[in-house]
Amino acid sequence: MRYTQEHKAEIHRRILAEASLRFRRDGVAATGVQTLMNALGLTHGAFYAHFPSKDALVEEVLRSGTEPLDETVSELFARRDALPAFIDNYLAKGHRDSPGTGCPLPTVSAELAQRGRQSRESDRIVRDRLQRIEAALEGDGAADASIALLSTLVGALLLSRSVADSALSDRILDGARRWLELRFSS
Amino acid sequence: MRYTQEHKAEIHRRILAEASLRFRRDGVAATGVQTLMNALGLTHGAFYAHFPSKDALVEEVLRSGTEPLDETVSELFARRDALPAFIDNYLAKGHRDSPGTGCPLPTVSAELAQRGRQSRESDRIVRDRLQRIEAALEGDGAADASIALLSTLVGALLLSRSVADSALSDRILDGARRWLELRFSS
DNA sequence: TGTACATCAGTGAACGCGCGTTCACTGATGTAC
DNA sequence: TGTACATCAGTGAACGCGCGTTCACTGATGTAC
Repeated sequence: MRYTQEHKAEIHRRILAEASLRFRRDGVAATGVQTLMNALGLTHGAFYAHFPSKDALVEEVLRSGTEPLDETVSELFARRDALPAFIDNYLAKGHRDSPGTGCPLPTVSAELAQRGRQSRESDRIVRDRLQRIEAALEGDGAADASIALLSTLVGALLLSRSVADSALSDRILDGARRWLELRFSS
Repeated sequence: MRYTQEHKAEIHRRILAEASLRFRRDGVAATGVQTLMNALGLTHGAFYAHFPSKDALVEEVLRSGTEPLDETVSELFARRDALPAFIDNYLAKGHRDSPGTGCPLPTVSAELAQRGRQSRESDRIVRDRLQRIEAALEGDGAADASIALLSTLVGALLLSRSVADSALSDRILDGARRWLELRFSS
């Protein structure tokens, strides 16, 4: 069957959205082209009418952004109390428990790095986050501080997801948040 | 051919050591049983004379420790200036560039977490590191501070490995180290 | 001490499985006449 | 306006590949007699 250009663009968008979710939630390697397309009610062959390869999809997912997270990040930094809210949101248990809608750094970027397949898009995301945080800090040593803050957030989220004991996991999130808010709030 | 008990124990030990290196350097999923055994001059079938499954090997690798890193950690914390040396070592470019002999938290534990296969052994490693750091800090709020410090180290190492631009990667390590040493040294 | 047998680490072919990708084909719809 | 043809998103079988695991077999060495 032949479809309209709008239809094709819509399917392309839905593949991106589903992949963006699954890459973060299940991992890039664990997300098969077949499973991905089946989740959209299509067969795997149709995938190649939209993307030349799985690698190209990975690249475009990182380039196109990670909704709805990016909007949340922008909203947070548009407010006066940007930084405390950002820290609070990042280290929330909801973020830990829903990697599929969360930050791609401790998920997709980390996985690509482990496989030695760094993407320039990770650089872009890191630079963007560092820039926003540095602007919110606006003081001497803000560059180093923004690096330390982003590192703490990413590290704490990763560690909280790595441990099996949920009490320890909670302690990691809460401990990191208390410590950061002591240093970076008001 | 039949071998002595010592021979079998030696092969077992060599499988563990090689797997420990490769799991951290290449990832658990990317380390095949065949490749692993071939690296030791053996065929893949022999693997099952030493371990019931690959999962069992992963578990034992985490349980048996990650040489030579654990010795370095112990040595560092036995010294007076434990913490600064620990931070310096952790955020060294050599650590970033040699994941195979480095900390398993941003590599093996992170990978298992992404696949939803948390191991109790990650908890043990996290608790051990937190305890050592907390003991070195010995003050009010040392519990939260140790969590924040470990998170920053793990996060900065992960981010530095995730970006393609080596200048940005260096900036992350250096920035995090400067910021941490300002707060945690003397 | 010499001989027969048991042991078992290691071999290598084979198992089913899921992966990413290719490709001949389908058929509804857009376009040209 | 009606008819013929071109387009191309989507189908589903098939490709080679590497995975973890199984298994009949080998053969050097330890043990029992």
